[in-house]
Amino acid sequence: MSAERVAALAGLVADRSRAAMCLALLDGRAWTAGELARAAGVSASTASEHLARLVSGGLLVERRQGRWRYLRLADPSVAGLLEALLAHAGPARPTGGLRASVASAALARARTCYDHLAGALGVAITDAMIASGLLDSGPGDGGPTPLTTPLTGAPVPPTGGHPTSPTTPPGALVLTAEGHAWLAGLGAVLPRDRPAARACLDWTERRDHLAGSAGAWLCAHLRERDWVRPVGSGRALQVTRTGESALFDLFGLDLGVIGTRPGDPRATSGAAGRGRR
DNA sequence: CAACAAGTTCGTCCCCAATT
DNA sequence: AATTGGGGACGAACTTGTTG
Repeated sequence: MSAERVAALAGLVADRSRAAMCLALLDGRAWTAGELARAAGVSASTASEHLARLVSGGLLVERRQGRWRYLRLADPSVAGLLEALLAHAGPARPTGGLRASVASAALARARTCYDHLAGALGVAITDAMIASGLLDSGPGDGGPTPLTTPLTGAPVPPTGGHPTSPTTPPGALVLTAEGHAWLAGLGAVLPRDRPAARACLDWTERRDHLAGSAGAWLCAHLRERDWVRPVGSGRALQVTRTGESALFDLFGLDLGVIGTRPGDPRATSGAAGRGRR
């Protein structure tokens, strides 16, 4: 019975401690049980019980190494599920003062979502790739609609002006032949056992960003080249100076306007799709 | 081999919602 | 209002692995 499976799955993340552990694992790294216990603010014994349920429920996988038990998200689709839940949960209200507010803003600008890029940067790169014909979004939009922003109730504008294909379903992302060639030209070798492109709903931008093996490769590529760097120990990323010019050359991204909200006058000066070729 | 650290199991308590 | 049951939390005791 699929309803029972959905209820069981939802029940797994319908607990504050288990949700905190899953969100911590969104950085794509493997965490020990003790680290996850501290992240969730519970004792080791409590964490052990929660983690056993998450593993048996298929959300997490574990690997024992010596006396350590390493846990990570079972696969990228779990990360997508969590990001989608975050998107529907609405923006967090920072309660920790200025420091928490700054951290929240950094997370919204650029971050990792499991193994790919997210936040305003991830969405801007996705938009640029669609505008350049490297990605094909479905007819009309790049994500589930209609969505509204919890802050204003205003509908989220669709990913406008993108070339669309009648063969690509709404809300899907497909790497075009040109996209495959472009990535190969950058040295990418994408694995065959995973979709090259997949749409992942961004919880801060309320729009899709690129996941799948192409998204993972791009994220790794940017990090290898030191175009983006982790900020602190969390998921937030910072674009380096060389990264700024590289992203402009690759995607035509002007980082001065990334992270602005739709409707913000600063967002109208062309954040995507200008200078790639 | 003892001391230590990480993780698990078990018993117990607490809270909350449903039932009587 | 009292009872019951489920779920989550914790501490103590234990197991397993590492280190000196």
